[in-house]
Amino acid sequence: MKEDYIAQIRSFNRFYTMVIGILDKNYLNTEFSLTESRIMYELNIHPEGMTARDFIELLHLDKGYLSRILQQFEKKKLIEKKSVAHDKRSYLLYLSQTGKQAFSQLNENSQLQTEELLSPLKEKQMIKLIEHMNGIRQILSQTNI
Amino acid sequence: MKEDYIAQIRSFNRFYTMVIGILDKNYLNTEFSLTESRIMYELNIHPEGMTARDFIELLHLDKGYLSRILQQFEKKKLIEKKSVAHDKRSYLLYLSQTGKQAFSQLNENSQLQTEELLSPLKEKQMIKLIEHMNGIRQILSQTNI
DNA sequence: GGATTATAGTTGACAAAAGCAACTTTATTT
DNA sequence: AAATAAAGTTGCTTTTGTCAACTATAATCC
Repeated sequence: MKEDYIAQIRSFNRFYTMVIGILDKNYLNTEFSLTESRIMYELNIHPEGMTARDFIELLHLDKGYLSRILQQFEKKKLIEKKSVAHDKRSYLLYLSQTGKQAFSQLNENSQLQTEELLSPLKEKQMIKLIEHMNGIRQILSQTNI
Repeated sequence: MKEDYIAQIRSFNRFYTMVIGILDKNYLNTEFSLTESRIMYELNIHPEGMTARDFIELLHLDKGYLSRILQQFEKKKLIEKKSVAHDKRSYLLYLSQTGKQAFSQLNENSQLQTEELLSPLKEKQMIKLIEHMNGIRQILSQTNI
């Protein structure tokens, strides 16, 4: 029955919500919230610059909320603004040197923490885990998610 | 390299955070928050009753926060309290008839919404998806997650 | 068995995270 | 040129979550 499949998938979602929750716990001790970290992450992988709009669409953020986060980032000199050529309303945002450093620190911590939690796994299991993850991504890519 | 595996796993986590986020969006239109829904869910699968402490451990909630949520639930007559035999400090909590009904509604909506998002998938893909999910659960069960 | 310590849950005060709507400025459409 | 739309900001509010102090009961330990 289709409902059973869905129920199982929802069960996995509940389970994985907890997994992600545990992995995210350590953000609580850092200077960045989860959302701020995601913004930093996106800035890092987009060295060509991003606009506020890009973030709003990518991370589904409220524009007022985002605006304030970016203001903070600016105050802390984590980002740099560059006005867009033909549109004076928006800016391209980049990580500054300080920002790159901060992100790198953040990223490393998160990497280490994940590594530690997964340390009981043998290499073979880790490879299997990643295969499953890629399988899920591939299947879900056919939906509207 | 181990770091590469970890990086891939973290990448999946970011991806799946979005998936869960999309699936959870519809809670915004209901009378229950995500946390409240999780509490209702747990109450539903534990007809033998649960104490506040159980929730705190299971869902990692602050006890003050939980206390207030449960007060609300009581006011709405969604739950019933029964004092524990040999401990006057705690209560066993159950869904009331009203609560069961409310949960059932909630559950059905969530089921339908998930079903809709996954509707492009053929049965075979859904089975494969669930296999991957079970694979992940099984592997992660060997860690401290 | 009485003092001490621990646990369950409540309450008050507060902070962080997020959402909403009105607004300004610049672009686009008609 | 006027009307409409879009990008981002600001003020205000709500929701969500945290922390510490407190009450009442239970468990532990001389």
